[in-house]
Amino acid sequence: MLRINRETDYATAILSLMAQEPDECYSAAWLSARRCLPAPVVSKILKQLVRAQLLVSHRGAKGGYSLARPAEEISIAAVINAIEGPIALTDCIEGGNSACQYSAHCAVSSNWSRINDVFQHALEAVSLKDMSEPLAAEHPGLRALGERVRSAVN
Amino acid sequence: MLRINRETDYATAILSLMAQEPDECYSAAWLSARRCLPAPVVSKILKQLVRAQLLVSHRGAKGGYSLARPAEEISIAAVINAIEGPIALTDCIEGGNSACQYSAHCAVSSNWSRINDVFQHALEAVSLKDMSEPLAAEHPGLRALGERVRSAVN
DNA sequence: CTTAAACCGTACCAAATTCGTACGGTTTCA
DNA sequence: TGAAACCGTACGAATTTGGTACGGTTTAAG
Ligand code: FES
Ligand code: FES
Repeated sequence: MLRINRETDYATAILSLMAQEPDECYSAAWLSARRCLPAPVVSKILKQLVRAQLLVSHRGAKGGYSLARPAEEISIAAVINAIEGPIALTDCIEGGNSACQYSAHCAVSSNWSRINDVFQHALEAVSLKDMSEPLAAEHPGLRALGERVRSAVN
Repeated sequence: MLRINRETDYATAILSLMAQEPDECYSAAWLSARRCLPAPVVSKILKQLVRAQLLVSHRGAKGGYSLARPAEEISIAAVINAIEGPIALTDCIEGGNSACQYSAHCAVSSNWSRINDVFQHALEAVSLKDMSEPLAAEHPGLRALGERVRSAVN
């Protein structure tokens, strides 16, 4: 299915909400209520984002979380990294130099690795700000996409 | 981690081997030995690929599997589809019109959906042939991907 | 016509991962 | 001093993944 995990999806949803008023300080409880997500889950996610330095936390009463940087400077790739670790389509990519036991018989890993790189760069190019802006439904760039891919190949 | 599952990786490895002599008929046992993969697993994968009409099977003694189409006409997207079902980065994308319960409060799902489409098209642009050629020169379908994701989202 | 090589299909199991919960602690403001 | 908020670890149920088992069917060769 090639999917990101659910917490990552939640994380982007929460962050995109925070991006609308970037200087506000949001409590976990408020975010949870606003997004209709279970409070403990929201807390857990927020803590992970703090550890990854995408958010800063303010302790004590009237505390909460706020963005560590402007929304334009937080990429979706960074969010994925924070929640689920480095982007690695295959086991062998993650292994790094400790090559997989089959690498001697495997012609494809370098090609997967390349696809992986492209995905990574693509996700780095999408910021939280892009993500939080509620799309213009008829977007001209998207319509021509199919053809552009096709013609790029031959 | 954003990963494809292991069987899909195996599948591409097996298929790329078959693509080198496309008209040959390969037995599951031979492929398993050649790739150093457990035989039952290879069988299981091959059967899934037959069901998805990427391979044809020949029963009986001297039977085996061969590519249903030229390697140029089998995309990596098709392989992923065969093994793990449709490409769907998030739950909500898979759900289709039966929208997720949070969709009313969720600003990001349409943006994920758009990224999903771009990935899908990109993977459709990479053929088994590309994949089986070790260290293919810059693949044009991939090169421009980053830009495309970017322009699809804003 | 018999045998063996090969595919077919279902069902099962163990291990890993995911998703979410629980709970006791710490910091800060009012 | 107390309430509001964050902090951290640890746990557990449910699902998914990766792989096995086994009995059946088809076909070529001898
Ligand atoms: S399976 Fe590890 S290198 Fe391809
Ligand atoms: S979480 Fe379902 S629409 Fe975003």
